[in-house]
Amino acid sequence: MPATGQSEGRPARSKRADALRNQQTLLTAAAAVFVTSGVNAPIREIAARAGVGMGTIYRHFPTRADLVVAVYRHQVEACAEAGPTLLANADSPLAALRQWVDLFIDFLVTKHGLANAMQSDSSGFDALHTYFLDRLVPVCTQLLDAAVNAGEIRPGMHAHELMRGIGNLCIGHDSDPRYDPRRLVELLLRGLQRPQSS
Amino acid sequence: MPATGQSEGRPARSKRADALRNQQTLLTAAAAVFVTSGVNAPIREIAARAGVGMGTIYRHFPTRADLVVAVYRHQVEACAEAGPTLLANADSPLAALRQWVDLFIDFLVTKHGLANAMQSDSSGFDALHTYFLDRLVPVCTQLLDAAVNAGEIRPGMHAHELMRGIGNLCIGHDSDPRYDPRRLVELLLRGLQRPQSS
DNA sequence: AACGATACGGAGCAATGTTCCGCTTTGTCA
DNA sequence: TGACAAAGCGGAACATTGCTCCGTATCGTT
Repeated sequence: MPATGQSEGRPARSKRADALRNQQTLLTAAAAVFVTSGVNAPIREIAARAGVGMGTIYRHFPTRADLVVAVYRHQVEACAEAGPTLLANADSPLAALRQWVDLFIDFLVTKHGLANAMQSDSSGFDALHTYFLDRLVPVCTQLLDAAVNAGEIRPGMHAHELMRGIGNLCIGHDSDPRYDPRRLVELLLRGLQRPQSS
Repeated sequence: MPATGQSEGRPARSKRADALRNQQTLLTAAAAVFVTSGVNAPIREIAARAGVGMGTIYRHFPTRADLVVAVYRHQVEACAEAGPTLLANADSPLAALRQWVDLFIDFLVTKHGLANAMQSDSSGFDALHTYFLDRLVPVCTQLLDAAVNAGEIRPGMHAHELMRGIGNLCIGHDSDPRYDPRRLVELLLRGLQRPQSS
């Protein structure tokens, strides 16, 4: 047996348009549901949110882990792409940074859930984590630099450090309903601001 | 309101004998089931194994986490107490160490499961983890020292290091049925052995 | 022995996971 | 364009599991 299947140059007749659409819809819907109900949200709920049947989900993502991983990658991508856009449209670099961090926090919910969904397959998880850093650190750096150059925040904070800090603040997100990571992150950012000239 | 309830010096009429018995039975049964089916084993299964009804489990341990934590402490205790006993009864210190490590691995299944069951409450988990180290490192050290003194293994290995290594080998235990941590740990121990005088 | 407190068991209900198959949509080819 | 096969969809139906509730059994005390 030479090589593995799937080769055979054949285009394999690319997927149908509706299937592709559904896949996107599902990723978005799942991401949203994960934020509100955690990564263990009932499949039914995700299906309802996406407006599709459960069978559809199972066809695209046979396993919950599959779905979570897919959402994860999707989110990393979205987060990465959002950076420049926010920077271009926001009132100020700091405002852009704030908005980006907000997206980032949503994303962390998935990320942390992923760690559980993948409990054990640590090698696979590490791979995703590397991808995550490679992709997002530059974006975050760019936002930070812009804010520094605009004189809005003090220099010296590294993106990696900031992201790590935010990530840690978001641990334990669903154990205590009174624990609100966003509030704490807000404090963090405020602490980063350069003292206003009164 | 002075202090919190529960005080009132009263013995509060200690638990009934059968309740105590059942609690022990449950801890043992749950530990066994955790090893074979993981910490997410159906409550029914544990109840059946223990020969009690599900209601009994829920009365003693309202939450799955409660049960896992209880088993965890129970296991730490058992592991700690087993050390000296094994040392006294085994053919050689190294044999004792082997047997102890075997118990330890069983225990790790619970421990790793616990980390998930407690996902989020990291402070509570840290407390248990400290307890775990405080209690077991001395025992492991004693076993190691004995084997070193008997000339069976080479010196220089710290208990903490060994336990950590074994712990890491046991990660990913249930992702791949072909992955057998015990086999790898066995290799580790073999590597620790002092080369036999041929 | 009698009685109140405590604990037990497991049927039953609700929530969720997963499968399966008839129906719909899509893409292709004449 | 019309027809047809393949691909995909939806959601009912079944399977599994969590959790509660209450009649019954057991225990400890008087």
